[in-house]
Parts: sequence; C-alpha cells; structure tokens
Amino acid sequence: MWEREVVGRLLEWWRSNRRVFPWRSVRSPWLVLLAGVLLRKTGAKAVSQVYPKLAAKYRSPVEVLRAGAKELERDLKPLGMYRRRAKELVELAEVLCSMYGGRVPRAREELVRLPGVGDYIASVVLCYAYGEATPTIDTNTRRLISRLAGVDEPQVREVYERLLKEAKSSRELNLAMLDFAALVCRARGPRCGSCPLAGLCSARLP
DNA sequence: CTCCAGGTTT
DNA sequence: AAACCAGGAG
Repeated sequence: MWEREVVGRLLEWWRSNRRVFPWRSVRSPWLVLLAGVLLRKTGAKAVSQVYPKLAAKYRSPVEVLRAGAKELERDLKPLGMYRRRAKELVELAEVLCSMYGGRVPRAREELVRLPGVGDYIASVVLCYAYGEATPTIDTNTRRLISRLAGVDEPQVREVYERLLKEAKSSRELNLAMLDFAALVCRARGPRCGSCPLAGLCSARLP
C-alpha cells in the first residue's frame, strides 16, 4: 500500500541524510521543551550554535528563575527576539515551578496550557521526551504531507496518522519527515528531480 | 485572521 | 525587497 511504501523510502533516505542537532540527543523533557521554544520561528542552524551552552546552563526551570530575565536576555542575544524569548521562558519556568514542581507535565492538556506551548511543541515533548506516538505537525511536515498526498489542512493529520502506523518508531518517522521537508521537499525550490518519493507524490512535476 | 520580531536566504 | 524560519497568542 501507499503508506508503507512512503514510510519505507522516507526512512531509507533518512538513514543516510539525517541532520544532527544537539537537542536530538537529549531526553530530558525540559531540555526538549527548551529546544522547542528556541526553535520557534528560528532557523535550526542558528539555534544549534547556542543550544549546547543554554542547555548546560539552564538544566531545569529552576535555573531559569535563578538567573532571571536580564541574564537570560544576554544569553539569548545571538538568537534574536531575545526580549520576548527571555520573558516567555521566565513565565514558562514560573508556571512549571509553581504548578508542577519544576517538572514538565506529560498530559497534552497540561502541556498546551503552558505559556508559549501550543499543539506543535506539546507534540514534540510527547514524542521526543515521553516516547508517545504522536505526529509533530509544523510548517515543514505540513507542507510535505500536503504536497505528497495532495490534501489540505483538515486531512493532513489523518494522512500523518496513517503514516505513523506504518513506522516502528514514531520518533524516527517524525524526524525523517522534518529533515526530508527541510532538505528535499523545501518550501522554496523543492528538489523534485532527485526526490525518492517522486513516483508516489501527487505533486510530481515534469 | 493578524501580529509578533529579527536574522538568514533567494 | 520578499520570503522564510522545527509557532503561539490575542
């Protein structure tokens, strides 16, 4: 069937083309959450230059509160949007410390209630930190599914769920989808010529 | 749906 | 100059 073939080719591509980022070797829910917040509307390459230092310094939300917004701003400066980000991270850390004892909750309803955490970052925490089989739908994976299956917003999630069922590891498939969308099925200038899914894609161009 | 908010890419 | 970036809040 179509789904199995797509997943197979995707994972095969990913084995030799996957991107390596520091936050991908982290399993702490807080450090995964921190990466998610930093990556919002910001290039992964930019974040990867700052993340190791931040992750080492702010090992838990308590460290964020200990440092304070002003010190946080200095550390976030190279990323841009440092004022907004510092404020958001402090607010996030305050809620985590006051309501969850400095831990990151595991229920999606709780995660989405956290300031600065929406459906996507909640899914990232659930999948990459807690190992749940949930799709991580962002700009990239949404574009990929949309082109691949020729569907629009409401059905993107359904298709994604179907693909997930064909994968042994939801983590691997989510990362594969993300990397594939970023490197091959790009927003500008998609590389349809060398796309391993070309024969399976509804948007195949001549 | 609009705004956010700044650096990078094309 | 414009589009884009691992979205979320109002």
